[in-house]
Amino acid sequence: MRNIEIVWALKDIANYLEFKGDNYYKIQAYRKAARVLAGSPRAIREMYKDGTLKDVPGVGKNILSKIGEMLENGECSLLQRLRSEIPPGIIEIMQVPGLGTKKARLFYENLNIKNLDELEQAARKKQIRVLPGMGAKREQEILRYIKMQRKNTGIFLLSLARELAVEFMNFLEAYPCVSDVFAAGSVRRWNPLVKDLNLLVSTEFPDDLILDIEKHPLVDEVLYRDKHRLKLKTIWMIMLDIIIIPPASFYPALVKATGNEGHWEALCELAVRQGVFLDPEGLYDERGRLIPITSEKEIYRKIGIDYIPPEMRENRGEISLASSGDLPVLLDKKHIKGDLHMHSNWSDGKNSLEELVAKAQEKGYSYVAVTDHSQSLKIARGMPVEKLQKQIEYIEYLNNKFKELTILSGIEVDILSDGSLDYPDDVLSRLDIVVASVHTAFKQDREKMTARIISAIKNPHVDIIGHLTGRILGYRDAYQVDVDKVIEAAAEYNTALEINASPDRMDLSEDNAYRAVKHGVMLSIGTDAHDLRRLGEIDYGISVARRAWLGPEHFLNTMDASELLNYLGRDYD
DNA sequence: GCCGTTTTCGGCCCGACTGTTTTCAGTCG
Repeated sequence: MRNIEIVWALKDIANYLEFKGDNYYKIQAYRKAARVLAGSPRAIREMYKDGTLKDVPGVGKNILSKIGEMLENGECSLLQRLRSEIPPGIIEIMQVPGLGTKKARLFYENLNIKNLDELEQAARKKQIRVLPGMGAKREQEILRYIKMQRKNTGIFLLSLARELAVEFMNFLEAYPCVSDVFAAGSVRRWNPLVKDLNLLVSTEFPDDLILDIEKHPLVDEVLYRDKHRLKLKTIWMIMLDIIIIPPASFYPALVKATGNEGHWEALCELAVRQGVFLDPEGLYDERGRLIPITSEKEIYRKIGIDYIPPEMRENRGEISLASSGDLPVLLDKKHIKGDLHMHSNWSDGKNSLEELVAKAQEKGYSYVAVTDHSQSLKIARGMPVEKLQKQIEYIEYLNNKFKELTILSGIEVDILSDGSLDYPDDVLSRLDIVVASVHTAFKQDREKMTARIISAIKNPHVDIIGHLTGRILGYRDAYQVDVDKVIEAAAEYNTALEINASPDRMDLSEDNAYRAVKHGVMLSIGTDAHDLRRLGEIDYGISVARRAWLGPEHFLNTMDASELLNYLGRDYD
């Protein structure tokens, strides 16, 4: 079993126990273990084997033995029992925003509602509003959410698809007969949400390989099979399409499978104008002879244009730019000098400042901004002023100790519902960098929310607005906010907007990021990481920038520490 | 169920907001 499956199982146990009305702290213990393990950079299986799993905070004797059971038998008897006692659809009902255990039980006991379908029917028949504590408004909210869920059926977060891709790529690359494997399609273009995963495998010997792939433990069902293609349903519910390509036609096939349809068609037309012919099997000269191709770059060059990075292959004008040699230089990992949004165990993060710094150094950063939560966000252990002051002093101490990397004293300060900030100005002025974000009162109307955020933008101590729209992909829509007005204000007051790199946020969206830059707004990328593993999610933030055609000049993170502090109006010593 | 300037069981947990009420339970970040 992989980390993610163990984490899912622990969360499931917590959900079922919650529905049963079990002890609150027991439930929290399962949730905490799941959260900690989700952030683990190491394989749980390995830690179990070498005996270090018991040292993970939140993993005690009991949970350790449950995990052991899962690793050894592939399942956990407690979870199996819970699943047999409680209809699994109940858990989905508990996930509906505004509903929880109590409401799910209310529906189950009064109307025998066991899943979202039954809940939807009851809501349509106006049977929900008459239950105690419920009303017409709640009923509408339920229907709205179920509609959104239906729209998102079969759509997955890019991060999950990429994790699946890594599993199968590692598996396939271990075969000596396989010369290349690529994840293509929307996954390679870094679409934030994807429908399926296409893997292209280059090999001359597909037969045994196909039989072996079918036996992979993540495969749930074979939907289609022929000599060159395998369509699979995985146990993660993501559809996996494996296409076997002979090495000679691998790169044309990869180009075809990576770009969207419009991009491919435009390339084919362009090829004809250049006197060559492009199809998925190869590139041919005017006399129909196959031109040997050894890379994607070569294909683009042979049809007379510059190489187009996968993130741009959406047929949004990239081909004409590539024809005239005007493709922008895109932001790249190598440009990123630091991460500007992360949480430590001073608030709700899992790791100490020292651990974060060590990881950041490993990633080659020259600085990081530590931006823990501010005082009013109690659940996230938001820091009272005195604690913040201590953190500032401790960071100063660390900066003196570790000269190789600069730690910026930062904060993710709450924008309170009236637009004021969660610390007074004299406190904010002590910090190197201030990220201001909305974490409460999401349901304010558009006007109020917009004014609220703009008033934060106007505060001279605020450097960056964090996760501007609050969206959680596939779960929560953006709150009502006039993004254009916010962008205007950000430009006027020289406040940067964040691309929050968390794969379930990707907020700013690529469209908003593009618009902001066009209005002269600077951007930052922050992972919002709460543990070491998630520091790696900077890649998702970079992908938003690249899909928005943005280069290093638009980002705070590409400045070095002194340049950045100067830009932010802070002294550097 | 986990944890402990630990050894045995008590503490862990937070307050604003919402939609429902007409004083509050349930949900959420």
